[in-house]
Amino acid sequence: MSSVKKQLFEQLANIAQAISSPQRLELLDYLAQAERSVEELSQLTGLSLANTSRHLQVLKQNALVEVRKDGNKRLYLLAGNDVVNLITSLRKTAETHLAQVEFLLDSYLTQKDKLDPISADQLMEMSQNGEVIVVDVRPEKEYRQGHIPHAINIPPEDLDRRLNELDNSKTIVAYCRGPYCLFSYDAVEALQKKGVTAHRLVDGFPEWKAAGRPTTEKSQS
Amino acid sequence: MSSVKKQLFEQLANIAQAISSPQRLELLDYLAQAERSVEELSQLTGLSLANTSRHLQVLKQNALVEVRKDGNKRLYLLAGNDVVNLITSLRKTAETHLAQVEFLLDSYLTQKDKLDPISADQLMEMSQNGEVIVVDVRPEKEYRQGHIPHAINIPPEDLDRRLNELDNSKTIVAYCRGPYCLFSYDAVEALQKKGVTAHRLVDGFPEWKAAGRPTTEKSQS
DNA sequence: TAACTATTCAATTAATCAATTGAATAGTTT
DNA sequence: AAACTATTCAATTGATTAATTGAATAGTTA
Repeated sequence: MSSVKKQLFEQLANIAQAISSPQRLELLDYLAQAERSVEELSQLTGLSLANTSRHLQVLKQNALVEVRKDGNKRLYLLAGNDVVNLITSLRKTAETHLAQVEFLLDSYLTQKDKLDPISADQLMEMSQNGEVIVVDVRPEKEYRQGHIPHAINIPPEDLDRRLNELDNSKTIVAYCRGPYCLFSYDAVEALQKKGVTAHRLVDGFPEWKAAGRPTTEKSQS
Repeated sequence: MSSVKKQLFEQLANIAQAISSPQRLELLDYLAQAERSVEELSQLTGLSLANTSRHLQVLKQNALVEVRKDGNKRLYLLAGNDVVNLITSLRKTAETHLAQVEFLLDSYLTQKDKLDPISADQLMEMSQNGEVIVVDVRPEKEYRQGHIPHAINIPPEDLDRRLNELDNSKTIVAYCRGPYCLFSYDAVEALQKKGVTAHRLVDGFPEWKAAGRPTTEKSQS
């Protein structure tokens, strides 16, 4: 193989190496929802500060994340939506071929995946018809940094209290961080128990955004 | 993070680890075109037989390739089109963010990328109008195992001799193994020098196929 | 059955990766 | 300027990966 082609494969291998660590995948998952500081990421993941910083350097050197300064804080963010697409491809390959993944998903989402999830295309159509209430069940910080237009934010810790506020005559669609996030499952299950027509969106917000669909940072009020 | 989610990330990380080696990426590139034996792959890549086998075990354990027996030969093949999509995502991320990749591509494809490449969608449309001749410039073995319907096979070693055979009144589109493959560049350049309207397809055959577009194994005659 | 072809496995060595600990750096606050 | 907050870096240790070499395994052929 030509020297140049070999070097191109080495570059691709470097990126794959950067995401070959479960810890770095988790960091990317959190950064897909919102930009965050090293300290915050350390707390979310349970990694030491030094180790969190080390992993972020690896991601930065391979151009998967960028960093901006805010006072003495460094805020990390994804380098682009293509990084979301890369992780999505990785997840789809794992789900398609690895029995262990299927097994884990079955134990993780017991009975839950049978909640009539709807696709992003379906939601786009329903939204245009005005027949749906969209609920973002991620933490408020993530909601504020970007969400589906007109979505209402009900963070996980407020689920029990605030689901009663919703207009029961409309169909409700809840979405979350991504396919492995349980918050939207919990919300839909609770709503269905109250007799409300509710569904969960298949994708998380990052996948919705990476597909070029409309997003906003405007508050709902 | 919950134990199950952590295990899911570990599984994704295992797949990323499997493609974090330039040698395994090269093996996957060859397997994207056609199923091949260990011996053939060893010759194509220059790796020792034992090392080739070792790398294939890693790919197989992470469900990126499958193997079938043909006499005493083991023929390896890609596990699915999603593997092609994964490598495509990897390549796009690298091309988008890594300056080194841009630099390598510039030196590798000097002046060549300015050959008015056309997209798969454009080719689909032109094919339906019957106004185009499609040329597959991969080796015959790869052509035989799958190609775009009606495509003519002109392997790299026959380019100089057989380009004269083509109907000069039609537009010619050449495609190859993928974006890093030079054969289609060479073909288009040679044809344009003869005054023929020729383009190269942006994607390689594996990307075309992975997108669900029509393919066949039928010979052209 | 022996010889051959094709491939995998095990042991070894060298290189690389991951986490910890302590030191160093940089911006902000008092 | 000192103290504080936030973050990165270097050295060290242990674990993992990659390639080679030789042995072992499996199917086919004579």
